[in-house]
Amino acid sequence: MQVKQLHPWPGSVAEAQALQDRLRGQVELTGPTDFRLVAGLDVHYRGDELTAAVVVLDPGAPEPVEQVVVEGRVAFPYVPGLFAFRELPALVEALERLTVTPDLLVCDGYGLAHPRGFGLACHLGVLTGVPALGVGKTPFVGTYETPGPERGDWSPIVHEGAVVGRALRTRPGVKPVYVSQGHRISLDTATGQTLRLASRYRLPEPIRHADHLARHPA
DNA sequence: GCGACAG
DNA sequence: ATCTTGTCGC
Repeated sequence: MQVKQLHPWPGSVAEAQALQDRLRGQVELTGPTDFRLVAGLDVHYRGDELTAAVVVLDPGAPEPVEQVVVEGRVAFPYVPGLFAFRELPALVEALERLTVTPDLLVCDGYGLAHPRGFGLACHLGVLTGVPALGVGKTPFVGTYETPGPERGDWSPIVHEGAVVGRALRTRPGVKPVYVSQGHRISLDTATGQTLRLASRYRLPEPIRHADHLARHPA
């Protein structure tokens, strides 16, 4: 698929933050409500080396539509809030190698629920123009009440007075996941898709597939 | 000022 | 993220 050219690479924390502040203005918080091809993205680390995996699913179909694995190196030190810069080059390359264009990107991490409102899911969404959402496994920014115990129960994540995401229970009695908008998607739709894609396990199927592929490359 | 902080 | 065993439960 076509991906916008990767911007000049930031050489410092300040440059990376400035880039996020600039790109944040391009995020759109509304978009389609139905999606056919859904891509899951994840990265596996081994020291400074990494493996990025993208798996495209057609929910309901027994087999993935397409899978891509890219080997690379960590592209930025780990700084909370700048996490995206570590794996962006490898993920972008993997997306470029796809022969199909997904209708939705399901990212492992956060989107709007981020210190500057521009997490990995926003970044990938803006670079591709494709609707994107982020699913985090642990809390990051903001405060929230523990959601009810049933699948589908959720509570808003509030950061600096604004709702930036939701703590969502995808499995009864299992700790929630943290959903936020990436690009071209509403919070209701992001929540609905996360729930739809995580019917059997806590995490959405596309992310589970990508995680497995990144750990055990074919 | 100090601690906490997606993966 | 990663270093790491067994164990409880569906």
